[in-house]
Amino acid sequence: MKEKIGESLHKLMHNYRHQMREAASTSGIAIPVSHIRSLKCIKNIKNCSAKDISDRLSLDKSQITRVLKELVGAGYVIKVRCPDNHRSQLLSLTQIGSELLEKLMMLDQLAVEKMTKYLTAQQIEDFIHISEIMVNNLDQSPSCDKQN
Amino acid sequence: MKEKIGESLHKLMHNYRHQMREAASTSGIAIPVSHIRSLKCIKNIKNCSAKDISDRLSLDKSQITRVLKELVGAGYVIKVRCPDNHRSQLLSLTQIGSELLEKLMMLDQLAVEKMTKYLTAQQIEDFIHISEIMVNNLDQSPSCDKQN
DNA sequence: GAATTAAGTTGATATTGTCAACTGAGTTTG
DNA sequence: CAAACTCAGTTGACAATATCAACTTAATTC
Repeated sequence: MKEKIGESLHKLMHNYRHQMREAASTSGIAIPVSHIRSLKCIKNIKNCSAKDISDRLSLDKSQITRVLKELVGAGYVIKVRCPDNHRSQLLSLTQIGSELLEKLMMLDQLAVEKMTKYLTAQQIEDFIHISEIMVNNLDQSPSCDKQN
Repeated sequence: MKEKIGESLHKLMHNYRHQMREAASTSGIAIPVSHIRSLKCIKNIKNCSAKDISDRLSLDKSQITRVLKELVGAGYVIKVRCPDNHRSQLLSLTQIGSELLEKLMMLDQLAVEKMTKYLTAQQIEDFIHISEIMVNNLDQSPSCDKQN
């Protein structure tokens, strides 16, 4: 049984991403998933920096730099120098960035609704809980590479 | 609660793939995950063709073509024309292909063991079951694009 | 003030995913 | 039978995601 878990995850992930992409594009929005995830971070994290996004999403710093460059270029996000720490920079959504994210989050919600059809609230909660346990299990890497 | 599901999945997937890649590379094996998944298909599907892999993994045909080209080039897989249908071609593992897959599956098992630490058999089973329900929920695409 | 650390940037490259056009072999059908 | 069609696979092009290393600049530590 256990050995099916890998393939189940791959397939689920593939379908979920596909659903998101499709929902966005049929709504006339063309934006990669990583951009959406970054926007959410900026909304949810107080005084969000690039580092915060990279930590939260476990993505490479360089990837975030590039995502942000596009989001700033498209006018969805602005960077301001952090007054108390000039090494980092504060990110915030612009008006149109907020509006975009609002729409995207509605689409995400629809995708999740569709995905969780036939499932009870309890099952969903359990599923997320187990996911988090597994994430933690894998996070404790034997080599100490948690400090970047 | 529900809205956390997307991020949970992304993170879990990211960590799982990372674990696999790392395990393989520390064992001196350098091979992409998609190659491993394809090898498993060839082992598990009787008279496996490229199309079968593409269906099983929900991956694009072209991606499979390229994966197979590398696997054949590396001597892990051989293609033979299907005797009763010259449109398709049968795939099978070579000796070294089987040996490689054997090692990889052991590593995968270790990754799964690590990932499922602290979880009961029941929890794992539930998790997989719920994954499959979600995959199916998303599979029934509104537009009829299931026939390729 | 030199060495170190932290945040971010840039360049290079690998892997994964998607789409469209194409070939070549089989099937259908008028 | 021959044209039209279907199916499996291939190729090209490109977008998106991931990884790594070298680098800049600002802050901290010693």
